[in-house]
Order: sequence, then C-alpha cells, then structure tokens
Amino acid sequence: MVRQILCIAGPTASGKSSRAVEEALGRSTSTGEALARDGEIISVDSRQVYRGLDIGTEKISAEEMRGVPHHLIDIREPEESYSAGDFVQDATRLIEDISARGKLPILVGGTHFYFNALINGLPARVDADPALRKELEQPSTEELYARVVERDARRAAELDPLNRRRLIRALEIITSLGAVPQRYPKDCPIGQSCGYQVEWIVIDPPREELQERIDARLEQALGRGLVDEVRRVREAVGDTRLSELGLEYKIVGEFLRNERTEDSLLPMLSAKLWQYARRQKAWLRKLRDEHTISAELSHPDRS
RNA sequence: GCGUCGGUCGGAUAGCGGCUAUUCCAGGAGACUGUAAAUCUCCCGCCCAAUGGGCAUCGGUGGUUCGAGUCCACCCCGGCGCA
Repeated sequence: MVRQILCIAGPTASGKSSRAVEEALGRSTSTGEALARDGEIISVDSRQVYRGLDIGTEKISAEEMRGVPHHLIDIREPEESYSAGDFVQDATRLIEDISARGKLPILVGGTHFYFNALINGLPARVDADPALRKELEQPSTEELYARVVERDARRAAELDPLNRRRLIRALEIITSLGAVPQRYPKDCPIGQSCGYQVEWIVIDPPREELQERIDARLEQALGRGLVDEVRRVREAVGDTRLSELGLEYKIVGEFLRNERTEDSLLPMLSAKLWQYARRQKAWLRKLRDEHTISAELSHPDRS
C-alpha cells in the first residue's frame, strides 16, 4: 500500500519546526484553505536524535510541540552513533505505525541527506564495521583509492580520490558485497523505491533574511546557556566526539579549550551556520531536481 | 630620545637574493550511496581576442645587484625594553 507523507525541508533557522506543528494541527492557512490534518512529526535531524544536545540543535520544546507527538528526538546518547541507515529503518517503521493509526506522518528536518536516503533508498544495506574502519584508517588515501579502483572501478570513478571517509565506506561495502550497488538501477527509477506518495513543503528564505534569523537565533542560544550545555556534553563525550558533533559543539568546544576567544564566538558561529545553510541549500536544489518540488519562500513568524 | 622587534592579497601567517609569494581562517562555487551539523573538491590582486596570456603586488622613497618581499640608507606606522 502506498503511504502518504508530508516532507518539510529547509535550511537551519528557516522555521521548519513550527510550520510542522501547524501542519500537524491542520491550521495551515498558507493556501487559504483549512486543511483538516491530524499528523505526527518525525524529526529528520542527525543531531536532534541525541539527548542533551538541546540548545545547540534548537530542539523544539514540549510547549512548542503543542501536544503533537514528535519522533526520533532524544533517542541516543551523544557518544552513540546514528546513521542514515538507522534513520531509514526508524522512519520507515514510524511511517507504518502512524499511518496505521490513521494519522499523517510529517517528516521535518534539515538533514536533507536523510530525506534523500529515505525516498530514494540506500542501495547498499551494509552496516558499519568498526573493526574494518579502524583497520582502513592506516593506509594512505592514495592507497585506499587504489584499492577501490582495483575492486570497483565503476564506483571509483564516482568518488573523490581525496575523500577518505567515502573511500573507506566504499571498501566496507566492497568487502561485504564485492562491489558497490548502483545508485539508480534501470528497473528502479527515482522515486519508485520508497513507495511513498510525497507532498513537499520546502522553506527556503532569501539569503539576507536567513542570515538575520541565524544571528538572532544564535544570540538567543548563547543567552539560554549554550556554552554551559557544550561544557556538559564535552565532559560526557570528550573533545574528539564533541568536534564531530559539529557547528556549535565544535566551535564552543574550541573556546572551552582556550583555542579561541569569547569575542570570536558569535561571529564564527554565524559564519559556520551560514556555511551549513548553504550546504543545505545545495541539497534542496538536488531534491528539487529529483522530485520537482517547489520552494516556498514564505515562512512562519517563528521557529 | 636610544635600543629592539616587526609592518606580506579581508584577518592571521610562511618567506631569509633567483624562476608560479606559503599555509590557515573568513568569502564564493560545488560534490556527497549508511559519521552528513560530518567528510571532500575547486575559486579567491587586476585585465584580456581567456583549456592560454598580459600587468601588478609584500608600509614609503631611493640604492646595491644580472636579479629584492628578502640586502643597505632614510622616512612613516605599531609592539616591547631602556630612559
């Protein structure tokens, strides 16, 4: 059976979360018509899955949820891993559950790669192999690339020879399957693999407006104790993992280690979040190209 | 005032007489098939009849030299030390 889902995507600070709640409550008036919707929200966010990362990830508060169930938030400890594969599995299950209850699954978030993975599928289906990954940390990047070329020339041609992470992942798949499966096999056109009927809402505010929203949100986050939150997370997971969590966690972590001044915090965070937003916009373009979804330039008053 | 260290492309930084002035950050354009807020690539003085070529450029002015960001002199500016 073809499940219907609503996907809300957009860059950071674009106001996705509150829009999702409105959609779930059926109060969206963007088209002028009152849509009687009763939905549950599935977060599509690679960082909000972690407990304790609240301020830095701009996690929605209980009040802001307004009684709408939210899924895939606070489901892991920060030191645990969570992958696109985990997400696809969890989201697939949740979509079934929510649909079975007669409700509309609403997927909202800024991890656009996860949307892509859910809708277009992840052909490999090979779990991470920590032991193998550790072993593959040893060889030089050149060597890793040579191995991929030797064992799967087709995939090698697609990969960046200098991107170790991707090379290691490719070798992980090759070790398990012999070769990396093709992205879009002839018998599985784009959009067919997921079997969902997708309605898109893409919120993509103009540059200047988004930058203002990012800065406003950052000042708010600092006022709400961002630095203390990062300090707690750092104590729990250590510096390496902290940096991996990215953005606020990485930058504030540098400050906590006295590698940067307090004055440089806000400007640097602002710059990094804008860089992030740009990467997200690149994904939106890709999603648009693949799904003919249209962007909505308007946005709700707050997020 | 004397001494001293320094003034390099938005910021920081390398450069110790020779051919394309280094690296990091910021900025811009992208990639992305299981770490994705991660990871990675390219561009980033000016101009052009541009898969190549031309002209600039290292605080200023002069000088030494076949050749100067690099050496010398003087000047301007900043830090430190001594007065």
